Amino acid sequence: MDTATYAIGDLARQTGTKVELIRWYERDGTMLPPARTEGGHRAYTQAHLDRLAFIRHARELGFPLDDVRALLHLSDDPDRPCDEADAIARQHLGAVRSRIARLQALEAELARMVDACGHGKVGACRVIQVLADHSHEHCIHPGHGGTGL
Amino acid sequence: MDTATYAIGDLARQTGTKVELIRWYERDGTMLPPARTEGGHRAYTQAHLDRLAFIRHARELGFPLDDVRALLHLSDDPDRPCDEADAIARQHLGAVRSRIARLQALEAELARMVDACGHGKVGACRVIQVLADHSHEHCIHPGHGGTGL
DNA sequence: CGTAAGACCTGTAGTTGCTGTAGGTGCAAG
DNA sequence: CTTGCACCTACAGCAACTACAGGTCTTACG
Repeated sequence: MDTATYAIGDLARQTGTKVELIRWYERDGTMLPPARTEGGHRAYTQAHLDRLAFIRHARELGFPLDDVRALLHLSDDPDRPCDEADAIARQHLGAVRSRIARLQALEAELARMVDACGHGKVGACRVIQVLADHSHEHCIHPGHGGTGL
Repeated sequence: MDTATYAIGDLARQTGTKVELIRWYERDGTMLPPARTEGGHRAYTQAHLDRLAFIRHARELGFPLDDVRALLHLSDDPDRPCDEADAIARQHLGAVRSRIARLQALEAELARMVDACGHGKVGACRVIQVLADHSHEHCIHPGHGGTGL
């Protein structure tokens, strides 16, 4: 039988999530509210555990919670075509790839900066100079800041 | 003569920063409070403009504000050895490199997920299955979440 | 010189995804 | 039956902004 229930701490242990985070997901609508014991403690089922595992895995993969909720909603209805899930994943892949590209440009700039440091005084330090350099001739232009992740 | 002063909007335009962000940096202690006009408007000098450019550049490079403040503090004293600045930059470079590595692992996982999607029903969708997969056999373990950037 | 647009002011609340606290109650093992 | 941990609610705070609301100052035009 799997009518067993889990306390919030069990879910936390099994998914590597903090207890407060699980409660926060519930307030947030990402986790469904479980039944309660007489004393008011949350009593989760296997379905809750699965849902939380799904959420945490998607979050580890960098999906924003909005996307996670959309994916959860899709997965609740197994007969729907999965194009939407695919689209979300594809879009996320695109965001990850552009993030990598920008970080690599940044890595090059930082590496150049660190290489050029002559370990003398701050007044002659390339690290400080590059940061102070207003002209940005050598600089990447990372767009407007951050699409996800 | 460069006794000219700048209004907050001038700084915003010249550095591509939003006006509220400049005020926020001031409340925050990252920007120094400028003189005021009789009517109470902020009157910035060239030094303020330079400082803001420094801040924005460092932020674009992904340095957390704490690091930016440390770097600003160092750059205020040009006779100090620049090892500290170098250390901050090096540490940041390390963080960027580990971030890239993790994103590349993630990219591979996402690409695999998307490739495996058969465009059928959600019930058979690899995207959903991989996310629901609790076992994480194939999964990266990104440590505890995110050092900077 | 008057007025109206628009830039500026302060203060506060919201964003995302959590984390941590205070102050109290339930539950289970010894 | 007690002790101590797990649990409860509610709220405050983190980074680093962004976005109001509701008012005041400056400036340019007529």
